[in-house]
Amino acid sequence: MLYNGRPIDLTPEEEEIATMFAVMKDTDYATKPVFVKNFWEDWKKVLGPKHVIQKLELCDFTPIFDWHAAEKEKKKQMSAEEKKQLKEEKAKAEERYAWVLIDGVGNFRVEPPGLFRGRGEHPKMGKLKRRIFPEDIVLNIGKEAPVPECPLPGHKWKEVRHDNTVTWLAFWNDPINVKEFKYVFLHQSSSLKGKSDEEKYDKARKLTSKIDSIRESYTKDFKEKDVEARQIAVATYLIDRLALRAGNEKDDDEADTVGCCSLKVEHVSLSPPNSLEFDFLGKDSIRYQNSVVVNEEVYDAIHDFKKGKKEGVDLFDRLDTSKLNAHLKKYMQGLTAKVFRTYNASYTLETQLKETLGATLNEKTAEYSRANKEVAILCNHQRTVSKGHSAQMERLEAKIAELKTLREELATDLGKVKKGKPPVHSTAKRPPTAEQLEKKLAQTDARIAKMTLDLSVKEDLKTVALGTSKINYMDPRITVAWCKRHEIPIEKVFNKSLLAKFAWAMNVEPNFRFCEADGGADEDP
DNA sequence: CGTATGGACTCAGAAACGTACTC
DNA sequence: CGAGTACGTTTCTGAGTCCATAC
Repeated sequence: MLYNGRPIDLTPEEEEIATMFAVMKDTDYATKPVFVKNFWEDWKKVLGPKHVIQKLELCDFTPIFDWHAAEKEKKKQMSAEEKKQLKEEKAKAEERYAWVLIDGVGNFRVEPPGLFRGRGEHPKMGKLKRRIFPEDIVLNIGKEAPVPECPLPGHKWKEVRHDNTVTWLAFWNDPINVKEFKYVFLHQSSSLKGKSDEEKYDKARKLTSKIDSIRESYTKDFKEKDVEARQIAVATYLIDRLALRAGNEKDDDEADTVGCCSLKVEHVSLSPPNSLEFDFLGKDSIRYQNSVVVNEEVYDAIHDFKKGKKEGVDLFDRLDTSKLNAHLKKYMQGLTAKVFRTYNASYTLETQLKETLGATLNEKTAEYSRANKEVAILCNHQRTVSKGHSAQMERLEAKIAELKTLREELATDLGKVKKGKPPVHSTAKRPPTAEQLEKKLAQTDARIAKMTLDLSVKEDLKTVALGTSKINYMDPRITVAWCKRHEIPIEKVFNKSLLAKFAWAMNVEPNFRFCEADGGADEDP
């Protein structure tokens, strides 16, 4: 790289960190002052006080950036076979780390060093995430099991534990937040993971038989004189009807985001006569923006909770997640705020999914996506619009316009031919018959219809992420049963990973109903 | 009892990667 | 048939939830 216009030599360690920064030149992070400041502070520590480099502004990282771009290009230019071989070699070398006795391991690689990339306006963005060594790693293995050999010669594990009350296989302290841990867990397809997944959905399903009385109960409490009880009632309402998250307290060194209990007064505004306008940053700094017509008592309660409070003050000042969850436990064993999200997501999927007998396979899978979309909207699962979205839309529109012109030409020609006149638009030596033209016309109509539908679906889903709800919120048994009833191959809706993750749900009866809480619902709390 | 902290797990979107489709 | 692209899948790791325990 260049410093003050002149080439400069760095030690490998210094250069490694410079490279982390250099490659981010064209990203959003590079333009954020906090990111640049945090990076510079950490890099400076490595450079030391007497280093030639004293000012970040005088650094020119372009040579490193160009080198990296060239490396990337080289990799891209490799033939398919070379790539495949490289991948196989890597997989072979790693295979011994990817399994434990009973199942596969999810994340068996340690996180490599890099610059921390928080979501949203994270105060720690740009900080150096240091390299992890065996000395950082705590292993959890059977008492009699041989201790895995440390792969780095001359190093040793931090600790070896034998704790069979937890599922983690190893952990290390997160270098950015040393009080937090990074765990190595079993793979999603593991039967252990499947078991707890099934329990999660069973618990949510159990809500079916309780939900009416819970709603009745909190509705009654909207009028409570006791402020805490009233806040609990309104918060439960929001969590239930809007699928809000619980909203734990957050530290100042984290991104400023909220959930239900941590909503500030400015996040909800009143819009007469009875609408609430929500606007806040939730998990991952995803914006939640919604206008909801609520019942009068909720409207009045929010009005009261806001009264006399300045910006930045908690809307639910008498509440936190533990109080709320403690209250929910009175309704049902194990009931917490997040159970409502699972319940309402699964409920929505089941009620949205129409019994589309007689439809084509494509129509059926489209119906599934439509229901999936409703769930994603409920849970506010968003994605950023892809870079080329508008260009892609324009291309599709142009294509449709082209087909429409063709359609008109075919229609005129058909008219001519039917009257025994020569076609105007056909350039073929032998003029097409009326029959041929009719067939082509029908084909063109079908293509126009399909493309128009594709276009609207694409536009519709440009900011909606369907995957998260499918993986985490919708009881897979609803999907499996629906597919069985409609003779849809399950592979049409679940990919390989989901098939493995939901193995426990595959032999459900076709008449399974999430909302008919027969299975286990009557257990006493 | 309430509150703070530690700990372990689920949930989250972006980026990287692979593949099928289109022209 | 080859290149370019669009789209689905996998990987990555950050960001939540919630429980247990200590004071």
